[in-house]
Amino acid sequence: MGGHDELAERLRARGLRMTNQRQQILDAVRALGHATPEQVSDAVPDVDVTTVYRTLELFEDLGLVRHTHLGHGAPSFRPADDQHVHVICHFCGRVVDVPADLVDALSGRLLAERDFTVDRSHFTVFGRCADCAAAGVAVLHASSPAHPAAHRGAQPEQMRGARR
Amino acid sequence: MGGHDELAERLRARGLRMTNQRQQILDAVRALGHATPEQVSDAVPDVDVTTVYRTLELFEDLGLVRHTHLGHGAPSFRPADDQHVHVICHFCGRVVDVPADLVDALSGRLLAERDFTVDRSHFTVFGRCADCAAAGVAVLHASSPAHPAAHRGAQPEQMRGARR
DNA sequence: ATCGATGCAAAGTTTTTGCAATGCT
DNA sequence: AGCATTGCAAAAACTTTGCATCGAT
Repeated sequence: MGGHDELAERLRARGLRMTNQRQQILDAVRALGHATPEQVSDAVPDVDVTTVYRTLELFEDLGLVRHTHLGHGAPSFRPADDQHVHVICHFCGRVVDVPADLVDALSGRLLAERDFTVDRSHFTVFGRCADCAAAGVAVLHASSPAHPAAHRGAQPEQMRGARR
Repeated sequence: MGGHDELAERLRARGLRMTNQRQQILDAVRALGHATPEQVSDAVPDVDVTTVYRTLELFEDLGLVRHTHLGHGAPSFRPADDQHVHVICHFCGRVVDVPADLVDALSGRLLAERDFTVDRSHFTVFGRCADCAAAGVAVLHASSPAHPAAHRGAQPEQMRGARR
């Protein structure tokens, strides 16, 4: 997939420099598949968080990584060549990767009807996975929410302060 | 659409209270269609931001509003009965509402193939609109990005500090 | 009179910016 | 040596929490 020093090449082509930190960050994103800046930072303890932010942004400019919003607010970065669509369960937070051609039909319709070109690499679908459905988690569109607070505990979107 | 004091009802059913602020915030979300906490707050100057955050969360519990992530980090809230799918242009930031049945095909496939129930109300599609395509904004998957910095200026995802 | 809701102030998180020191090329 | 890159510190932006006061029921 990604060449050894494809990174070095792309950087030099722009008059930029190859560094240890950059290699580590790119490796981390590739190893993690998709990760928030914080997760990347955790994976690369020797590199300052600031550098992680700056580098992820740079990589996006270089076309090496792309980011998506996987619920909550934290953007999630992943290798640009990852041709998956993310399918996320609101309830258990599981992220499933589905082949990108899943969106081709929808993509075609939007292009035909609205002249809109869908960016497949920035695509996320939310919903409820089989397990959570089986577990009988509250239905999303309940007209009279039974245990609105109940399912909140399992909602990854709400896990803001649950880090350290 | 939404009944006059449907709000009061839902609140009382939970032992909660009807207030002026709550009515204003709900009205604002409905008027705006979709808005970030900040935008809601701007629309309701007499109400403290804290109350806006707390109330939006409450409304989501009550099933009155839903939120989605429209790029960047700020969540966007909108009436729960809004049956639209958001289609967003990365380049100009325009948000187009498309009938929710757009996702039915995709939704059906995920259900059949993965046993996954898509939440249509929490659905966002990113890409490039006709205008930006015509304007010749850099292509997303360019292998050798020509003006990577150029399109950044127009990218709403990057407009973090451009508020006041 | 209760007990929930609000506003204000303060703290917590996440992300950005400035600048001197460091290290590719 | 020259200039991009890094780390550290500080600032900025966004969201949450604590608490006394206010207000709906």
